[in-house]
Amino acid sequence: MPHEETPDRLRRLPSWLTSRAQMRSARLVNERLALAGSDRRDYALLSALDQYGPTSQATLARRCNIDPSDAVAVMNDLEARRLASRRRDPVDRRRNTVEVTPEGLALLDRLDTLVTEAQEDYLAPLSPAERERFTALLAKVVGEPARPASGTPPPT
Amino acid sequence: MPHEETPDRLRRLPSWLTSRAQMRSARLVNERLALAGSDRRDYALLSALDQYGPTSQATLARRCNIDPSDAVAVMNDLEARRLASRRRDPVDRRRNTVEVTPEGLALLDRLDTLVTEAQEDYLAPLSPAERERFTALLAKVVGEPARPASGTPPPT
DNA sequence: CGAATTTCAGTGGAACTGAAATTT
DNA sequence: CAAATTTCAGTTACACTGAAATTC
Repeated sequence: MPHEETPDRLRRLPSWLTSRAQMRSARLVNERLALAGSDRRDYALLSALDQYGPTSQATLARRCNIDPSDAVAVMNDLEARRLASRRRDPVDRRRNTVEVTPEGLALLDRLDTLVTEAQEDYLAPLSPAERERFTALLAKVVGEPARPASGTPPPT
Repeated sequence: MPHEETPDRLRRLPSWLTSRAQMRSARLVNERLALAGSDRRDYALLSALDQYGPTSQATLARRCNIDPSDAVAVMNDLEARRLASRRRDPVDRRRNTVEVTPEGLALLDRLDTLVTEAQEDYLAPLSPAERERFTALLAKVVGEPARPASGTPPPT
């Protein structure tokens, strides 16, 4: 018997299942990203830098839902690995303007592949249609607009 | 602007969304359970004890997906609060037979209510039909059989 | 013997808190 | 002055590892 029976109370409890799902997906993603010496926060920060260009560290953290205090350490690491650079913003000298380097972009490409593979593993139990549906429902639960909003912002 | 824009790479990434969902649900559940001086692991253990009756600590931990080492501390706490009792199993003296007390059952009732309320909050963005679908998909992703297995009885 | 159980001691990633220094 | 930014120091919740002692 490989598995013990999960109590009924937990087996159908959304928050419990979400927690299990998170452990599973985090493990799969981390394992993959570790192959490139990176982790989920590296990926998030590089993604934001790639998409939006040079940004202050605080906005960067806000976009990636990382605590600004934690962003410091992640950025220290990215900078030490020459994947991003920081310089004082001359117009507002409280800010660090953060920029991704070519090496950072190259790594991001690699991480994209690894992350995609991890999603495959993660969603393996689901059919393609179910994956779509699952992702959409997750987005709705966490309040991410499912479709890129072009016109009107989603109602609060 | 209340929110910063999430990078596209993350906005539709199942593992990312799952992580966000988990943080949200864990926060909601913990806040509620804290009102009764408890947490998610207390709830899990009490649930298992209620459903399956006296069990060894190891099986208990396995059922709740808690590390056996961690179960020690949780059980110490439950026992100190008179919510469960431990005694050496006479037939296999390696084992602790764990049993829930009447106080434990009473608390479990209370926690049921709190947990249910937290699920309401958690799933508030979804319609009833979507909640069903979401829960079913989560269960499938983490490999929990959606329907209760009728065939083999649970081992001790 | 090997394997399971309980326990303890410690590690590690990650979210978070509080506060200081700087600048706007 | 109030607010924002960066940084550091510390805490907490939680999964996990390693190892010891006991027992089967």
